[in-house]
Amino acid sequence: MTQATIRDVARRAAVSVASVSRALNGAANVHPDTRARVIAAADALGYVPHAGARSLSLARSHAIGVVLPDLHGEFFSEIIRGLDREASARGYHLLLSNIQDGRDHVIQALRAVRGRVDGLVVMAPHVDPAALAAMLPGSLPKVMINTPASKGGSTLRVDNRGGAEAITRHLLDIGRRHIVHIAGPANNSDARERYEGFKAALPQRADVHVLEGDFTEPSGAAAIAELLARKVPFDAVFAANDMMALGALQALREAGRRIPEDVALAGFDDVPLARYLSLTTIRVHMADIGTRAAARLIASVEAKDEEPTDELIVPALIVRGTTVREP
Amino acid sequence: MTQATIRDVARRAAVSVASVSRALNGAANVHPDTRARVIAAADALGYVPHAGARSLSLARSHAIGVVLPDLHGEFFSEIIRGLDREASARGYHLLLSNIQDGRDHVIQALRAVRGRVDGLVVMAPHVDPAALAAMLPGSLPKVMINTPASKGGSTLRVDNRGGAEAITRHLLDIGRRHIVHIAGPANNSDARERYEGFKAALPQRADVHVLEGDFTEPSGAAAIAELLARKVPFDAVFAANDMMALGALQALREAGRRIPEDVALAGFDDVPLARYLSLTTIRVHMADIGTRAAARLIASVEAKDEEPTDELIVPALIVRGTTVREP
DNA sequence: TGCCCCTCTGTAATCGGTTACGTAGATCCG
DNA sequence: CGGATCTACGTAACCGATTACAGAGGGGCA
Repeated sequence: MTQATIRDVARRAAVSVASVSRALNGAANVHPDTRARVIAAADALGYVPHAGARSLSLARSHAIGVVLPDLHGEFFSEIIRGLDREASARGYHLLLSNIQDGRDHVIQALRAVRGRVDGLVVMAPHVDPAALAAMLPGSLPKVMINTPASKGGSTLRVDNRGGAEAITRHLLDIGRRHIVHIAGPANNSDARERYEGFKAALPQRADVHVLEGDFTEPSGAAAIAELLARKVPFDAVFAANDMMALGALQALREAGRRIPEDVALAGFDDVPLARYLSLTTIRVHMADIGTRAAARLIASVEAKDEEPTDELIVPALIVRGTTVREP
Repeated sequence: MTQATIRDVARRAAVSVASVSRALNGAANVHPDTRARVIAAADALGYVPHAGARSLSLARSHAIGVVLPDLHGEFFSEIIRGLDREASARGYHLLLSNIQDGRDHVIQALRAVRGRVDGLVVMAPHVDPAALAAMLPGSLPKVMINTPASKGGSTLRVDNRGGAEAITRHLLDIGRRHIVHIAGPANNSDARERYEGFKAALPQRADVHVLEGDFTEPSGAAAIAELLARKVPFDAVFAANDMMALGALQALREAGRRIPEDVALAGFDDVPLARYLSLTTIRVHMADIGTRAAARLIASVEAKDEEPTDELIVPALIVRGTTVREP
């Protein structure tokens, strides 16, 4: 049995489709008896309005598109959680559209959601800003998270630079002088900003070692392996994200280095794992960012005149056992 | 500037909308020159087809609805990750619709997606099976994960009972005799099945203590606090999920119990955290379940004649440091 | 030349809703 | 009692695509 349509309901209630629509959507000009008949007919037929058709004629879908690089890592799950929390509280749904590397996928992802969503949350720190700006639809409200391109959309950015400076200063404060940085991919804007913050916090003539990882745990371990192989002396490691820090942590322990006595270790993000493993880090609180992004987006969807806003989120330094021996 | 429609493209290319549609969708009967003109016009106008309108006339949305209890915990993130991976590989999108407790929310969530998705993945271990069956749309293909109600849909179930038996036997094998179970909520079917497996593995006259938690970390800690307060003697704890096990782990350590010497501890799920904290558990591999669910659903969306299938996934026992001292 | 067939294109119906507009009937008022 | 006003409802256009059907034009063949 196929789903009943509004016309089926109209026929059964012996009224026009207009009256059904009015009755079911609570319009004022409907006689109580008519409304009752319509509701009875709808119930009897198990009528559920076709959301797709509805959004076509209303030009509103009550859905927001979420375009993320991929869904790996706790990082993105947290954003989605935050987005979903706010969206569903406000009666919106989330349409996920993840993108692999490569510009084509971004285009595909963006094309696929047109006419299905009322707005877009985009996070693509690894995509060239100019290219991204060119392919974003101009007509939809959007919120960009940690993504340089703005062009008429609101932005939400984490102060990566400031966070990296803070954590680097912390390492200096506890007396470390040979600090190694495990950076993220060079084409990732978060990675670049964190690297800049790191450099900015160091004294002029500090001796600096920087290795490039790819934000995954194994690449953190690999970086440590390389340092050890090259016999680079170091007493602190600042990894550009927590997952690489965790990889480094494992590798250091296996190499017999004591944490934090021999080597102090810090990450970035404060993924849920970090607390359990007592990792010093910068708390980014992605769920909160997701919540704010959704709130911001829905606000501009519902009030067309809203000005785009730019919000800079200053993350907090969380000192734990990998830099300071805990009580 | 509002988005161009197919009519705008048709006007600019001086052809009919039918030709535009044919040209852009690669139909056979289009003259090469016409196709070229249409593509040029579409590019010039930045035309992107309206997916909503498209799915209305095609009666296919290339989206699958995901109805989950809520998005808390790593557990659900993992499922979504798996779903998304498979779905996007096959050209589908995910529409998230999370549900709070209460039947009304389930109804709302299900109504909201009608006409927007080609199929449904439902996971609602806490909803009364009969009620759920009654409100599920009969017309859509669906896959239920760990959810009793079937009624024409495929199911994917984790062998909770078998897993719980295996882990309980493991605790017995390492010589523990005073095993405490921290159960999940009684209205949750996963929780009930795990509890049954636990009971089934125990010898007839074992002395059993069972406390009820709510699958959250604090409730695991609270359970331990209660046991200690009541001075119940125990040498092993089996928590119905990993998060409660982690809460228990913290509480036990704070109480000065050595793990695993004084108390062996086991969880269920193998969330990513478990490996880091060396928690013995049952690997459920939710991402894999998500992948299979999506694959199964898409198969039945694309071939209407598919028979529903029922798959039972047997999870593996993962022995780690909280039950057996590691090398 | 006449007829058929094939290729290409356009017209208009359709998907399932919403809603502007028009109208029938009741009520009110001078 | 006639006209204005209001309430309740139906007709049909519309949202933006797809596609069945029909028709125009050209080529091949008897």
